[in-house]
Amino acid sequence: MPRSFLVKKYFTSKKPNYSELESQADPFSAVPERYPLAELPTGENGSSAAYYPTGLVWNVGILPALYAPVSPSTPSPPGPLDLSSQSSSSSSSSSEEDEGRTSDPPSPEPADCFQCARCRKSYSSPAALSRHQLTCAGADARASPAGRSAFHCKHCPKEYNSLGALKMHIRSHTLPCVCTTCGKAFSRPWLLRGHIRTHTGERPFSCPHCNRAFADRSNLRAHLQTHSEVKKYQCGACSRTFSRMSLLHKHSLTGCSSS
DNA sequence: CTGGGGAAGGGGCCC
DNA sequence: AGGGCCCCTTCCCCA
Repeated sequence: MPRSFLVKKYFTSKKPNYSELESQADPFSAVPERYPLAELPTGENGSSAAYYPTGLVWNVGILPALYAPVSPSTPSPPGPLDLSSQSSSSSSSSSEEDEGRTSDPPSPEPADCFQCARCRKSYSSPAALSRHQLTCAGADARASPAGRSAFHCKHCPKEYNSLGALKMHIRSHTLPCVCTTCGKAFSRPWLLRGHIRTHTGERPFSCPHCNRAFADRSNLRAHLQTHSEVKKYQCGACSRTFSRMSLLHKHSLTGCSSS
């Protein structure tokens, strides 16, 4: 029986187990297996109106077939899709709940004509393309003359193609943003701000359907799926749909008798 | 056991 | 270059 989402304890007694978090702070110890992203179809459907289409679900079972030919450099079909292309093209997520503040491209028509030679992503301006190319490893990894990333993290084995990307990553080691209330440290200021909401109880993101409020936009987005009759993530084996990919994942591992 | 919420991590893009 | 924000994803916990 689904838990009612109408009842909410806004100031629950539940406390974050930070000691536990600290214990799993090693960013390299747990690299969970990635699952096929329930991603929007690329291309024509960039409209934000398609965010919660009642008839549209993400049948991850067909994703390998859909995406496999795209990149010859991605041999394992169910492997992680290119998150960069995902983010740049995922205007899907722009939505009824985000108050128009998303970074959706203004037009569903792909007017971008500046294409990255490495990964084939398109951009609307040369500047945008240049910025992308700073970090793009692309299919052939031409970022450095040796064909490898040029900037290595001294704290871990990760490599980056730009100093900026490396600096960004290093913040995850140095954790310069510290909560003055509890002392927990974060890599980004906005992560800290989100954390501070756990202290203040601020919930700026409200569900238009049930008035439930969330401190995190992504959590609201996940919540909105619960209002949808047809969930976003579909099991390729039994066609059952789920509101979260993690639930689909769980279902695939344990619950689906068809797989 | 399952669905859902809370919290957090991290890469990418825009300004 | 750096900050801010976006999005996706994951893990944990609870009902």
